Amino acid sequence: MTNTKLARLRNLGEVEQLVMDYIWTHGPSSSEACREALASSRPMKDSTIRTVLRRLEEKGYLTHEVQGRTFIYKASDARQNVAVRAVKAIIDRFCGGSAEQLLLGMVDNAVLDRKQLERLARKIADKKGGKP
Amino acid sequence: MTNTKLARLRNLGEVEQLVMDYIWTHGPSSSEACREALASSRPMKDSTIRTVLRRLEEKGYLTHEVQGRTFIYKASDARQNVAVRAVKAIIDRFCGGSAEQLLLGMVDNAVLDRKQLERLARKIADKKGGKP
DNA sequence: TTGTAGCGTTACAACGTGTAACAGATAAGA
DNA sequence: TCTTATCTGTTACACGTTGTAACGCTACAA
Repeated sequence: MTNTKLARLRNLGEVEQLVMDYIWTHGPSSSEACREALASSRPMKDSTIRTVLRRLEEKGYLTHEVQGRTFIYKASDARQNVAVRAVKAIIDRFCGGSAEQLLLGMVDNAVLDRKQLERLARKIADKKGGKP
Repeated sequence: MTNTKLARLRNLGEVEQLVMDYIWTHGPSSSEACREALASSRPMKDSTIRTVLRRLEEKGYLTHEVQGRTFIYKASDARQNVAVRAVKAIIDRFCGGSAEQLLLGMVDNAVLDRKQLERLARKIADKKGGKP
């Protein structure tokens, strides 16, 4: 069902996260594009960013295609899906697979605020009607 | 507001998770109690489990008090709160701090099912009334 | 033809995690 | 009191992950 690689996504390191954020935001990019974009906050040699990109691909976060002589890396999956899987992993580990307790905890901890909850409830209602 | 230590909780390793699960489930425990309980699935020398416990305390997951000569370790925070913080970290990292997108993603990915959503919606409604 | 842009390979240090030995202290029993 | 069984403190080490990078090879461009 779900990609085997993706099922075992490891956590991202700091730089890895930066790179993923860039690609998620800006779409398919070459290593040089990444390097230049991150240069101000995080200067890296070209071999460094390339190593990071290669490892992200090994981990299943990225794929690449060749354009001329250049590797263009793109995200294997949308940022949001990765987030959902990460949360799912937490649910499995901490909550025995059930999200309910966790969500109630989020409500209690004000991780979810009133407006969000209302909107979510509305979406839930839509879902209920839309996909019976 | 939130404990500084806890704010930077690292991920738990495999054994660390086992130990935390045991203590979360069984309450305050000595190293020997942990060792014996995990022995069948994960045999460890006593120095091993003690190292794990000490590190968990360093990480802020556990505290200990001395009973006689024995250290009794207990969880600093309930399992569920740790889960909520973990999810919050994901929200901050991937969703710019807003949980909404994530939750919608969870709905789309069937991480949340119909019944859970209904119950959650009801809880949300209660919350709305209870804490105006 | 020679420089250069871009990839492949290899390296290495710091850190995290699992695993454990050994030493020191102390309560309990002979 | 002397000995031993328990506990804790300290130190170590191997292996994987992550950040960082150098060097070298290939192919296109001037």
